[in-house]
Amino acid sequence: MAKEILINTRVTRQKVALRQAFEKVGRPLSPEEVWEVASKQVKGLGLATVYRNIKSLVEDNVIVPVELINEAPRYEIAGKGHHHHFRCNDCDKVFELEGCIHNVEKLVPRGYKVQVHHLVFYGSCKECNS
Amino acid sequence: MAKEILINTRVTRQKVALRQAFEKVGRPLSPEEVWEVASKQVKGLGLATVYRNIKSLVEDNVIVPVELINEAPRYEIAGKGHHHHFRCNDCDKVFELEGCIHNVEKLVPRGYKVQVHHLVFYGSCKECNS
DNA sequence: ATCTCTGCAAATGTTTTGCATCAGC
DNA sequence: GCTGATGCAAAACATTTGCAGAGAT
Repeated sequence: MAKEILINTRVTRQKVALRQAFEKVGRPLSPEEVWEVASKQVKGLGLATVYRNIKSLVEDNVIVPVELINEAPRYEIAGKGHHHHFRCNDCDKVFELEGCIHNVEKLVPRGYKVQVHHLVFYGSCKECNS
Repeated sequence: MAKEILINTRVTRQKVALRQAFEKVGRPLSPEEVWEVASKQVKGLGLATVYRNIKSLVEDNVIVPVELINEAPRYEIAGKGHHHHFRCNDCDKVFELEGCIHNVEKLVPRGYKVQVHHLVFYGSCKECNS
């Protein structure tokens, strides 16, 4: 059953500031990182509020968690279409890759229902490599 | 001698039990999960010991961390060859998938040197799905 | 006997929650 | 004015660390 009930949500300064922080910086940010950025706009912004709004923004699909291993969680603005990432082990930058592979889901046995998949490459980027 | 500094390590019941737990269960386990399994063999096993030994087993390349997004880490026995994972969003268990796709690396632009890649599927497993 | 490893408890770091108050609608 | 959202502090978790004593060699 999909939820049909409309839940009232309010547009608050802090939520706006957080969204803008993600948009402005343009790279995946940890909760504490957005907090620092958004705090410049909203004085006295509470960390708890950041966590609450991150959760809410993820549910609303405004931001998405980034698929990095064994690192503090990071989020980025959603709506960029299906894509994956390349992470440089030398300079620690994360790059977006376009497109995806056909038939990836063939790896999954019968009976398992796939909702999403994530693919990350780790290695050396163009600059660090040369 | 390759090793200049010889570090004494002892074969303890708890370390053996932990390794056997990973081998026996055969799917990625969180620290708490291994702890539950290994505790049956070693009564009174401390969680701190589990963490310490996980770290040591990772260094010895006996187990490897599994690539999950923004979650508590899980580990599995190393040396199984290249494979990927399926994570059930209902029961939170992680399963191993066999094989990989050809040409995955075609997604990566020229100039980038790939060392490894990780692919995870999220969805509903056979049991939760039926 | 030596010295590492263990279990416990306390410490740390991160995320969540309870509650009185503030502020969007 | 309702009532959801906020800020603060405390709570809840997950992981690490200090220490005295147990156990592997």
